[in-house]
Amino acid sequence: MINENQQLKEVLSQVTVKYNALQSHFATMMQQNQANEGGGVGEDMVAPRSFMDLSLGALVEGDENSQSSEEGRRSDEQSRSPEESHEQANKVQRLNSLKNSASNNIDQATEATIRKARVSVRARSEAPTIADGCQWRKYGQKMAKGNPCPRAYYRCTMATGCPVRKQVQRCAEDRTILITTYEGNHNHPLPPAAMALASTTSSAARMLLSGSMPSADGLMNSNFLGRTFLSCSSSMATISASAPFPTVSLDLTQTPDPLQLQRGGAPFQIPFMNHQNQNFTGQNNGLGLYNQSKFSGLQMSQYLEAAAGASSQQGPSPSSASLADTVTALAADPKFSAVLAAAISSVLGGGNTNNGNSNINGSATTTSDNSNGNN
DNA sequence: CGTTTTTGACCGGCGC
DNA sequence: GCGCCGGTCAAAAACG
Repeated sequence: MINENQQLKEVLSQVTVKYNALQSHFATMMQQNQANEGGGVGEDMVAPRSFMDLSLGALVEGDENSQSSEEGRRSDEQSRSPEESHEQANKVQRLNSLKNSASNNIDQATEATIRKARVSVRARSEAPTIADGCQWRKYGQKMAKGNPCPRAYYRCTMATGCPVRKQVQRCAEDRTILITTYEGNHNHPLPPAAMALASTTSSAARMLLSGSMPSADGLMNSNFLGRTFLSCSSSMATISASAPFPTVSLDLTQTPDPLQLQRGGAPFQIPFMNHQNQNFTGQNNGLGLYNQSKFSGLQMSQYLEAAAGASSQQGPSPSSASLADTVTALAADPKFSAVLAAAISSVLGGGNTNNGNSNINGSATTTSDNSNGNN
């Protein structure tokens, strides 16, 4: 696990470094293009599927450069076998070529959206909050309308001026479920335990927000990435794109269906109704939303299955074919699944040691169940 | 004694 | 303008 984790980190740092280099290079080229021609930006360089961003841990906004350069300084090649590193280098290259086709302003718009986006995590926990690896200071508590349980407001205190906040509230229907909503990006490095959840939620936000774009490309991105993520995390994800902030909801309380996981058809749900803007309040996140979500999710999965088949046989563009290959390879890699699953479950299940007794409900959402569901 | 939590006050947005 | 509501502030209390 440690080795795999280390390798993933190294791949990530490579991707980040190359991505930054390519982005600056791309920006320079765009400027030159505009200077030369005045208008007429080459359409071939603008690919809608560039909404996707695979950079994990993007919640660490300000430290991306320093961290990656620091990691990049270590020569990681000797720690891997040649084939392995070659294979990973290929993946990285694919990701980079994919990323390189990005339109800068679209990417920035997505970034801005994601920066404002909220990520809501539903998890069963007896503890007052889930242990996510960060230090939080409570600064308020209010009774939310329609929910007998109070909502608590926390601020990240790992660094002065860190803008990240979270709201914690128990679900009105099932008080063993803790709904934690994160908002903002950390301005400091995160400890590994926090990175696991932060990168997971960040990636989920990116994937789902990408998928929320009203284009077939966006939906297909959600398909590939959603499969990877969801089948690994044993979770269900919903997105609320309504104003003012889109909210991504990760449900870590459900038992995954092994058949669904094998088929790659993890439930991917996009509720299209508009009443979920405050879905972290709990009362809106109840059964009504779920029934609705499952209905749309059913339709969604059918469409996505068709889209997956179409792209693997006759991909509309080379980049989408390589994306499919890359993500399929990642999803099929049990090591990747295990690492991601363990990261999530260790955070949510293993972090309750501070109050002595961890989860006592023994329901299907604890660490072991999540891990088993993915192996 | 420094840090964190509690809790009522305050503020801004929104609908009427 | 008024009331409601979600979110934040800050003084007091609690904690270690």
